[in-house]
Amino acid sequence: MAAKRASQPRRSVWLTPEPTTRGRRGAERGSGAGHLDREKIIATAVRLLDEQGDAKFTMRALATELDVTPMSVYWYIANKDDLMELALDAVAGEIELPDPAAGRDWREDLRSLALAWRRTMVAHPWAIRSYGEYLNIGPQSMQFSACAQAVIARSPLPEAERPAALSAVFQYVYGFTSMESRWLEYGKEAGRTADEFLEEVAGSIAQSPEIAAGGGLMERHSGHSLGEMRDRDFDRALDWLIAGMCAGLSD
Amino acid sequence: MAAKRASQPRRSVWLTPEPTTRGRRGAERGSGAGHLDREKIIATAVRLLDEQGDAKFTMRALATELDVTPMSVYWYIANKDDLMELALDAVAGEIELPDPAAGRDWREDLRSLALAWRRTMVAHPWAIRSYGEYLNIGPQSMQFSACAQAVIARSPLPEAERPAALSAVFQYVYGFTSMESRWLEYGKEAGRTADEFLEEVAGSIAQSPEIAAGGGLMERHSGHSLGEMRDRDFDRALDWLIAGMCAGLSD
DNA sequence: ACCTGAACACCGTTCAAGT
DNA sequence: ACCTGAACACCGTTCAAGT
Repeated sequence: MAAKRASQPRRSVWLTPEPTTRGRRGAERGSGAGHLDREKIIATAVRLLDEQGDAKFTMRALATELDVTPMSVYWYIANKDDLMELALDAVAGEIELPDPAAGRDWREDLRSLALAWRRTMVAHPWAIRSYGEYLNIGPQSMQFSACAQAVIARSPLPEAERPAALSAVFQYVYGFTSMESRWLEYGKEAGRTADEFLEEVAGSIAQSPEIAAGGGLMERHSGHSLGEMRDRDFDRALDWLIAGMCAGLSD
Repeated sequence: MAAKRASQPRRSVWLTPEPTTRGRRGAERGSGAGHLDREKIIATAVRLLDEQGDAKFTMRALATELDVTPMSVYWYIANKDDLMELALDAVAGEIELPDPAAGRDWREDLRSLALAWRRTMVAHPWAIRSYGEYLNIGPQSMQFSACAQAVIARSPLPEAERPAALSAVFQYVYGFTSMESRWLEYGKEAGRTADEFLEEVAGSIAQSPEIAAGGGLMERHSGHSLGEMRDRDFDRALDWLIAGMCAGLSD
């Protein structure tokens, strides 16, 4: 992906003037099964990506699923990169946003925003990879980031610090979630649970002469599943970050 | 990449029993130019990846660069995934590790470790994408992580907390660096500096009706370049994280 | 032991043509 | 306006063959 053809650097779908004429009437025409339109294509793409992973997601497979020739899709969507951006924004719309009227503490809202983002990304592991590749400035992504900005605006942080604070939180969440998804996928590929797979890798590493069983990495489950520990670690690091950025503030 | 063929899930190179016989003598044979060996292939791969990006990096291009038929490479390396893992571990070897004998504060060493990691990844933008895909358990990567563990072991954190603390730091660094690399690459692809490109995107977004110029994202340069601000934000977030995890400790 | 040539089973996408 | 068919220019990789 990502502009094999170096001649003309690809612009984000969201920065491309809308092709107005193309595929704009699917909705009005009645959603009789056979008909193609942008939304149906995107929804199908998301479903296939979820079911089979991005490695197996091809324009040809998508067309087959839509009962159509590969090139039909191109009437509605310019190229695969655009489609990925569209699909990504679609799942961004699934992120549960906290109700601003609920009057909760901003820290709580920030944490639940982070958790909602993580949940959605883990539910669509291909999405986080795409998130790293594209600009993520579609309407749903922008709504999410507007919500995050509204939350941080309720913090006692000086206005000039807020963007950096928000970036820090979501860079962390992105990093955490990337790793988490990858382990889950590795496990799935290997036909094991993530726990089993981690255990297996740790075992192989322990035998290697390079690292003298340096401790760490593993051997820290005492009754809790890896999943529970992941959740706890996620929360803890968020607390650290938030506590750190609030240190020395009046509130 | 990543196991298109779902039949047999790929194992990491590092978990594969070494093929001992293959390509093991390049060094002894004298490094006369024409000869192929594992190390030469890896070094050339890294160079091509650096020069042209991973999108253009193909086994065929690599073979051409090595003045050889595409299939020659396969005598030494099983497949492209393995090669990527090998290349990734090679650049991991470039990360500057702090001298443990220097007697610096553990926080300082942790920060410089994070910065060194970030620098190396930004110098090889393809590497951070690979880092998200593979297991990263090669010898050089393990040496890095052993060093990080040694640093955190000098902290006053209780032993049980250390792995989580280390994870949190490097998850953040990974997230930060992913975004940073991506912006730099976007700028390069568009033939602009990262600053110009960000400016351009921000301009386009501001015009969109979706987001009512929510503020944030931009308009926060006061004499400093974006690069300087990035560096400062990176340091700040690390400080927050470290301060947060040390809060309530005796030291 | 090492390297080649030809081929296979794919990709995304262009382009001219159909209805 | 919408969809198709054939083709192009690629991929990674297998397999049998050369030296």
